[in-house]
Amino acid sequence: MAESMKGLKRTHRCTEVSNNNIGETIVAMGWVQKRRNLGSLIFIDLRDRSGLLQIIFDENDIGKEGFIKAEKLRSEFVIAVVGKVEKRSGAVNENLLTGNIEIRATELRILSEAETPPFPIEEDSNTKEELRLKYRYLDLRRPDLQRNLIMRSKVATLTRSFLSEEGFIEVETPMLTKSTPEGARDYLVPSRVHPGNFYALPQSPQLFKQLLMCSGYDRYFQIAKCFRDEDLRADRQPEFTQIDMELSFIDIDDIIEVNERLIQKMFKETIGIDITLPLRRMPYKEAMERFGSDKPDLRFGLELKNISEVVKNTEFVVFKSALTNGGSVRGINVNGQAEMPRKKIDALVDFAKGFGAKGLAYLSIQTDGSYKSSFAKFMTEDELSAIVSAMDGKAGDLLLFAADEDDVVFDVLGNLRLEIAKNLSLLNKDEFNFLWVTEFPLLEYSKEQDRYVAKHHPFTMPMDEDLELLNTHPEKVRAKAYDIVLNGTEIGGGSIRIFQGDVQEKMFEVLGFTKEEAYDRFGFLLNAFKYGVPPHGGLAYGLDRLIMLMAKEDSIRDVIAFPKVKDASCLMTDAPNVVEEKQLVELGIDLRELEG
RNA sequence: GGCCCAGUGGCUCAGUUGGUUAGAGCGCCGCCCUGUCACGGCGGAGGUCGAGGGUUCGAGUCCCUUCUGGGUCGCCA
Repeated sequence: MAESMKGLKRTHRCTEVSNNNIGETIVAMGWVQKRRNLGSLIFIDLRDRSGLLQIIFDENDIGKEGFIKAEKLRSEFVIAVVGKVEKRSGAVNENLLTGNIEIRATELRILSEAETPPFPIEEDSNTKEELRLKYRYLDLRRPDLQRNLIMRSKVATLTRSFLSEEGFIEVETPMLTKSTPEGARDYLVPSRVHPGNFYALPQSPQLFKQLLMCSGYDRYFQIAKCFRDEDLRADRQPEFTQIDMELSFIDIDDIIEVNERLIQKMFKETIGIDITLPLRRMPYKEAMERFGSDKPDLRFGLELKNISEVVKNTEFVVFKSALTNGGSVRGINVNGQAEMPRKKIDALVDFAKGFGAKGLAYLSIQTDGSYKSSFAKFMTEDELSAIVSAMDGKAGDLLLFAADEDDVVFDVLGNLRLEIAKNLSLLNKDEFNFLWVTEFPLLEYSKEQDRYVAKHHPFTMPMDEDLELLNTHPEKVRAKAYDIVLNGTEIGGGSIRIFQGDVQEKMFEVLGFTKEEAYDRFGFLLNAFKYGVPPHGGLAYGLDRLIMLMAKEDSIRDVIAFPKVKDASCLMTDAPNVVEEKQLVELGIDLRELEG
């Protein structure tokens, strides 16, 4: 039978009690983590979000009735304890913040009993995630998840205080808005008042924040929920949170400058990491050439090298055909891995094939200087040694090569580089390596749609020196767009926006939008731009990913209170679910097509 | 939509080439225990192996289908 807490007021959280309180009578409340019953002495570890505190029950202090009650305590019971803080007379527990003190209970109330939980409530759980997510409210009791959510709260609070000190204004933008089908799939919400019409949940506050610039708010930010109806990944949820900002009368350097200080403050004040400013910058092209990725992980080397020139006259058909088709041959030198067993190399070849490679050529340089290679027999000694020297190969190295179109070569080697780093344990989670990737291409060609699509979004400003190319070589135009990359994960991105009508029109033209189509989708923004628009630009962070890296977790699910699983459903609430016929009728929705 | 991995008591796992009554640790329940903190001791309950079908004298183990969860490719302006 649950008891009332009437007349009692919690005086401390568990780890707020310390040596300084010895001799005081305190009131603690929390969950029973652990009971150790020694017969006529019972120890309880009491848990709350702050940590653990040992309570000792002795019949001499609490009386017979109280002691009988203490014998009934089980895991996860919620209790209130009145008692005196004492220095432990037994051994000190070094693992506990409160390890040198304990509470000698004089009163116990069982506020709530509990069934035995379906999995242990403990740090470093290895319970399968399916079960944890079904009972997320229990999972969230675990100290590591509590730490993650508390860290998340701290980052959000720091962000708010920092940005408001910098003159940013927090504005909420609508959750029910207009579908603009360019990019990810929208989540749609049917309108009752307008049968057959739909709102979309925002993929980002992009257009609204630009409108706020038009309205003169100057510097805006929001910690904004965003929604994308695409398949999930370890670092992708259908609803996620951005730290979103937009600034007026600025250029790239201004945005980078204020954000670097924000990042520095976040890392210093939440996890005590010093970030040296300015952060490194690298143009997109260099990132691709050297690392095969637009979000390179710079914690390790394994850089790509282009050996197309070196092998341009080879008769080796794999290299030759890649080159005649306008592609390239590039390689990675895996230092000291010449002894990698054939099985592991084959696994890397399969891995590469998963990214579209037809194969992977390898050459290992034995300690005696001889070569073991998948392609040596197709080449002369001179060709081989030219390749080895181009790759800075020395005895003991393993050289891996991909030959194909540039896109494929970069994708294959970029991912291979990461895979090798993973296998060789080169990825240190205690290291935080930031990089701004700049000068992204403005457009990319979509074979599927047979047209150019915006790489970032259609309002991204071309680089001044490339403006002319928009007419002649749109694919060569670089954008005033930038990503902030941390340890190979894109944690944020943004751009300077187009604010001139003629440039915007040109952009729509290149994208293949007619003026009517452009106005149909983005008319409110284009109209707003007619009435005086400041130069502006912004940035948005993926808060979940950022916290994931700060917390050294492998999945954003571990930094989101109530995440969804792979098929975008929620194991705890069972959302999404079937709704009543009446609700559908009101919305004018007919599901008969789906049945049968 | 494709590919890969996993599913065995409440939890985490083991289970040999298919072979008798499916094991362990933790947890849980009961009894004992005054300084434990991975408390200890004794005793006990609890699973038919995700589901369905098939092969076989015999299936946790092999085959097919399916469900659930994870990873990934596509997708994610």
